[in-house]
Amino acid sequence: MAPSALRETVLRAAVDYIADHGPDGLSFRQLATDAGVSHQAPYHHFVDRKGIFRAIASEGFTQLAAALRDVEGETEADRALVLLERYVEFALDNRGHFRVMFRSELCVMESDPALQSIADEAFGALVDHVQADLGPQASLAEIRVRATAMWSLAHGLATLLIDGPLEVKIGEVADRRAFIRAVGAQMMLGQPKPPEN
Amino acid sequence: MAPSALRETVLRAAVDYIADHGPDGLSFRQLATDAGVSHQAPYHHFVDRKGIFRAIASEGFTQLAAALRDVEGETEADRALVLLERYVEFALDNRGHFRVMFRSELCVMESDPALQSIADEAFGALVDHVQADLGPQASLAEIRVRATAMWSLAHGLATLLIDGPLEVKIGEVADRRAFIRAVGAQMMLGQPKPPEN
DNA sequence: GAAGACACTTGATACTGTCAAGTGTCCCTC
DNA sequence: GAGGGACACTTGACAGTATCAAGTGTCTTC
Repeated sequence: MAPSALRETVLRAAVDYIADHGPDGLSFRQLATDAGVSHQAPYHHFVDRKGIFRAIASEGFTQLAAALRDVEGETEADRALVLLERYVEFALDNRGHFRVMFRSELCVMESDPALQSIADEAFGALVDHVQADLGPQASLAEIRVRATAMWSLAHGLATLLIDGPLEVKIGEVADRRAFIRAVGAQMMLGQPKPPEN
Repeated sequence: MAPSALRETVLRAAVDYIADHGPDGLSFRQLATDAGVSHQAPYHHFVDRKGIFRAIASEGFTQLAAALRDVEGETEADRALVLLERYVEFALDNRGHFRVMFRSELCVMESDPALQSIADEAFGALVDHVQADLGPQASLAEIRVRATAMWSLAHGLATLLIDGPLEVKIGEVADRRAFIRAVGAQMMLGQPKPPEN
């Protein structure tokens, strides 16, 4: 909680590393030597190896929740599209965080109520949107299904772009933003709306 | 390629381990001692640590491609739903494989043309379906957008169920299969169709 | 029966996370 | 201003890891 220069340095370096190489090869010791401190110094700020992943996930969910707030748009579909776009762009701009956030082996949500509540807040932003759009007469099951569908679409697109073979396949797409919106429109509006290029 | 008892034993053990604990802590040495051989024996079959991940991904994409073939259904929407269902069920039934297949740090597609072509075959099954349903007058852009949307929805749902916080959230859902179909119907048909429970 | 490929074993090295104990340095209290 | 402790580290040691490099047996083939 208390800000510390070393903690911040190490955290930044770790996020950068994960964004480039993934979390697997991340070395605590290397982070330490890069920061010019002894191999145990980072350990003091993040109890163990999992601690730094917990910190990264926490930071990520906080930022994601913020990114999904205050969505504006004329129609429900517009707002849903903005939500999708924000989600995917967050993932692309914060690969280091995103790669950690949804990896249950790295950050075990169940054992960390604080992290869980932050993650819930991000999901809550989505549920709120769905609830507002479906109206008060919507059943819980309806809301749950729609929220899951939207989340799945956004999450799938994001992960396929980051870790999957999709980036290569749609590499030729000139305007990525337009492509993301087209994919969203395809599903949210139930009718094709391909990009112009 | 040539079948080997040890290779098979180690591969099975690795897949099982990854399904339970994820790929990060997978120890080649532990696999070796578990199989009752020296620490270098598995290394002989999978050139290095990445080799076993490559093998797992290859196996996984082959099985996924097979699972997505020969989809039948009355309407286009039916077939799309079956496709979604098969994708998600493959992921849930083969967590060990699925966790590896879409992790670019573990198996680098670009450097392995063989693996890439197997993965392309799986994606091809999806594209074929979209192409057949949209008809011959469909543009490449249209096909690409629709295929990406379907893939994203399926992939997002699968990964959120496996590695994400979704399993906990929809834990109360009585019939998981019905829930998956409802999520698909929500998107594919553009209208809500919540499960009965 | 020699040659060589194959499936391993054995040994060593450098790296890793983590435990345990030390060192200095600040701040607060008596 | 002396003492005590919390804090931010350092130092040293240990077990476990992937990987390199060389060995050993066994089986097949010519």
